[in-house]
Amino acid sequence: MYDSLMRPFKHPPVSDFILERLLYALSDPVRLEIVRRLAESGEASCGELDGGRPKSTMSHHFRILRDVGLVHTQTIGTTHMNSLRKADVDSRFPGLLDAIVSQKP
Amino acid sequence: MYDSLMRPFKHPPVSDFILERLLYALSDPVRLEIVRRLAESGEASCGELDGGRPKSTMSHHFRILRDVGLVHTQTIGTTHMNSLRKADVDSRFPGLLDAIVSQKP
DNA sequence: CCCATAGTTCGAATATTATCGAATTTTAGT
DNA sequence: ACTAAAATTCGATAATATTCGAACTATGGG
Repeated sequence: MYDSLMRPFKHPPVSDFILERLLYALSDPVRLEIVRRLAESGEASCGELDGGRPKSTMSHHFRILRDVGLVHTQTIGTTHMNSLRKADVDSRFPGLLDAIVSQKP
Repeated sequence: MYDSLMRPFKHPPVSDFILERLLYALSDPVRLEIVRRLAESGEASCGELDGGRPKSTMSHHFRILRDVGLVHTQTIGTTHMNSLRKADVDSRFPGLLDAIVSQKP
């Protein structure tokens, strides 16, 4: 009764991570930007990362990032705090995240 | 009059490579498998890499891989020989290809 | 209790993609 | 020339995604 209240989001276990799905999630410019921002800032709410885009659009992208295992979301008050599951991704796919996020535009 | 006959394919210059588009190209299981096979075998014809799939389907996937700059195709006789543009990809996105291709399933 | 805030969910329109058969092209061999 | 081989292009279909407004949910503050 703690989890269901504090974490209404499904976060897949590391063993369920699928490389192709991570790559797909990162192939969208909006989502890649989200991941980049999270990589440098540590964590951020949904609202901090929309670039003027509608909330429903952002919610959609965050869900995809969560579903593939890239992002962890926790509810804090009325805001949803997002962070990169870097250690998890690194353990399953060593070096992948850095190799992608560190690339220059 | 050499290029147009021997290379009917458009291969984008390195400066046109776009990270998101590479990731997208690699997010398809069929295409990722193609790239993996090319990475280890060096080069292969289209026919060698279909897994019983129709040629038109494979042709579609090869075109996407070419369009984003991952694969180079040259005509040799009646066959099209494909190879990874590893050096080109590495020069634009250092470490990216290895970090993806080397991941275990 | 009411209200504002933050974000999700729903629904629908639009767009993109994957797949594959059929027809076409190109090249090589006879 | 004719034919076979290899692969592309075309066309259609089915599946999936993106986007966004509108309605909804949950939380915290006054």
